Amino acid sequence: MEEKWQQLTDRQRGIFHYIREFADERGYPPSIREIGQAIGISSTSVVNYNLERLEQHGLIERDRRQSRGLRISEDGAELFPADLYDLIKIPMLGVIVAGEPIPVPASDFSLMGIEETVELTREIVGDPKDLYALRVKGDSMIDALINDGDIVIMHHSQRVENGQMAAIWLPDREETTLKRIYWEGNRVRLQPANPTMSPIYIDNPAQVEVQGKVVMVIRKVD
Amino acid sequence: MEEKWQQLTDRQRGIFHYIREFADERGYPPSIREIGQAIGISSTSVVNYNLERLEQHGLIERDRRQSRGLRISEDGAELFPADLYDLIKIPMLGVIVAGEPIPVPASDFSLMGIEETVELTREIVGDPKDLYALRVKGDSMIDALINDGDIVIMHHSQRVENGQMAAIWLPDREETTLKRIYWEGNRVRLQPANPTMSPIYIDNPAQVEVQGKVVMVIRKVD
DNA sequence: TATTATACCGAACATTCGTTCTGTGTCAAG
DNA sequence: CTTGACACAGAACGAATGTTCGGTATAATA
Repeated sequence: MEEKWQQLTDRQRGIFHYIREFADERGYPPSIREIGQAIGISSTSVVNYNLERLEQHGLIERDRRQSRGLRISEDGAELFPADLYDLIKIPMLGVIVAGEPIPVPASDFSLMGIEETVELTREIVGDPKDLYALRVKGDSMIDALINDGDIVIMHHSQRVENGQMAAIWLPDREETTLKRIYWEGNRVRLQPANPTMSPIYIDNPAQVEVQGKVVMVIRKVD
Repeated sequence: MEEKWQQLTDRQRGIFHYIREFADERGYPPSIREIGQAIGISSTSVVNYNLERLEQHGLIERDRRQSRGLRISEDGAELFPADLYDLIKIPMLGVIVAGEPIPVPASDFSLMGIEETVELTREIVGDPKDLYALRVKGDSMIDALINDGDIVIMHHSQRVENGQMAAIWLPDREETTLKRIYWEGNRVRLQPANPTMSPIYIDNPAQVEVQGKVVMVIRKVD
């Protein structure tokens, strides 16, 4: 999808963005002349020409001979989903098991090639940047109040502030845990979310690998 | 909001629905003549007249002198949110505490007068009918893997199938719990979600009041 | 060099579209 | 009975809109 975007001229990109913003604000698409005036094109035929290009690339769809017979296609909408809707697609990158390291998200994070996603609203997710989802497998994280089958929304960040819940890989134990982490001088305290359980103390901070921050836990019952 | 809907004529309701469906399908609003043809009105002025009524009631907004200068207003969109978007508004009806009964959802369930809502996608919520949300207060439900501050999505249903997780009010203990419920002959087994914990047995089924079915648990961390 | 594809301009044209105006019929209030 | 508000019909008008056509400039290609 992104290759298509690269092939466009600046004008075509501008027109595409203008259509999106116009339709978002006003509830209906712009006319050819409105596009021309906004982009700075005097001739309606040139706008029409570029709209045909956008249509050929599959970014928009047109109903000819209908005024404002224009819409952003599904492909076009997915190019910048956060702008248009309040819906965030979070890629489901795999499962999280106690005995295995957490799959590291790809750096470019382009949603390409990922079949499964979790859609949440921006309202409850907040900033959607660098988020990914993992499905919990096994009962080993009950001390974090997380059960088999739960979905954990993670934020891919190396630094975790004191007291935040993080996914932690302990190399010497070969174990992944979800715990609140506290840096206490030269030792690390890993506090279970369950207040009735006791913390773990790691004396060598090098033995703690933070894999990401836990942002949300979702459990579907039945 | 609903009163306004009652005040409309059948034609105006039909026009409103037609605009919604047309815009949803085609990506742009219908023209006056298209509306007329669909509803069965020969005169454009009559369509225009009814559009003015819809505008006066705040269900649509218009940009005069612009072709297809029409949009469903926010009020209008909220009248049938499930049709248009994949977004479900779930009313937050209150808090759930161990020592108090669960607030009973209003029977008409019209979202009116409820300030706070949780918005989720239909994808993860499924059928949005009779759903409501409660905020968990206190640590008393840790045995259900539910923590202070979690949000529980409930389904308002009297009957709960065997093995489903439900919110249960125990009159003799004056206590609310979230447990999987099993009807075993003439006694009831309440099984904590935490598999390491033991079930509770209630010998008198009349001592069990099912308040609703737990559909989902959401935990926002930090 | 000639050719082709791409991107663009300006103007003319036909259609679509919203508006306006003159009426008609109904029904409840005065 | 008259009046006025409401819902509607048909026709005409002008503005908004999409389409088409002839023409220009540039760059890559044969």
